[in-house]
Amino acid sequence: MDIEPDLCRVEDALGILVGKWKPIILLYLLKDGTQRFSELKRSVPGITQKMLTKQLRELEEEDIIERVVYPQVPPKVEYTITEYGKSLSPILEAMHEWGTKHTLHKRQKANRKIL
Amino acid sequence: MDIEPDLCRVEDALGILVGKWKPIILLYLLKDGTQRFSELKRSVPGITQKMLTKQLRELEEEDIIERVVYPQVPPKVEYTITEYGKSLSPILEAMHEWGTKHTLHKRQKANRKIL
DNA sequence: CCCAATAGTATCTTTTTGTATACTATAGCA
DNA sequence: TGCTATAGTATACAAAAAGATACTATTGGG
Repeated sequence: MDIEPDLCRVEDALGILVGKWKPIILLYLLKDGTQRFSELKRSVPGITQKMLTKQLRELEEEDIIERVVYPQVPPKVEYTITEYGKSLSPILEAMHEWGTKHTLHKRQKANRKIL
Repeated sequence: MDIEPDLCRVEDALGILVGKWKPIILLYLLKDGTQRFSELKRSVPGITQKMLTKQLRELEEEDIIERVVYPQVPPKVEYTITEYGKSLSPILEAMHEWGTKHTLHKRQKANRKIL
């Protein structure tokens, strides 16, 4: 490790992943490719329209995803992860891997308390 | 990428890094080793005692850092990153690297707007 | 006796996030 | 004519995170 804390850019990456639902949204876009608004909404159960809209707008703002509007009625809007956005996937994967281990770690800790 | 969104553990890792100051605190502990409370406070300018305490407690709770109290007056408390905590450093590094590129990306985008 | 130093707590306020619910426009269809 | 579908907005509210500020205990030193 040789990150100078003063010059640290971790927060810049963190800021993009933080926000309820953002990782899940990205994973669906990475896994299933282009998705409509309504498809995402169905994929992420419990999310409200407002939240989905907000998270998508923020990801779009950072060029992580692309939004394409089809001028038709009823409306059709598609979201696709950009090439740039795909560069986040090693981070997502590393976090997922670590998170999996951590879940185990916590479970073992909880068991030790019981015994 | 092959993370099943439903089984996603990204949030578990994310939750540990999220919290204002946490990445910086970790970087200082990784860089300078064991640190006293007051040293950390001096290292992280702008942080309040309450925030520093809170972040440290949360990191301790997850076994990322260890807290050692010396029973003396004035008090002395040392914080050290655990071996387990060190396993986060690849993630920190990946984020820092991505964040550095992203900062550049945003700068270039801003410049395009001006020209 | 009084002060500085350390590692905190305790309160209160502000800001940021997230939730719930209702509302909109309009083409196609029965 | 009224209903459905889609991708949102608008508004109000609740909860969580962060910030500002004041307070505490104790002891060695002057």
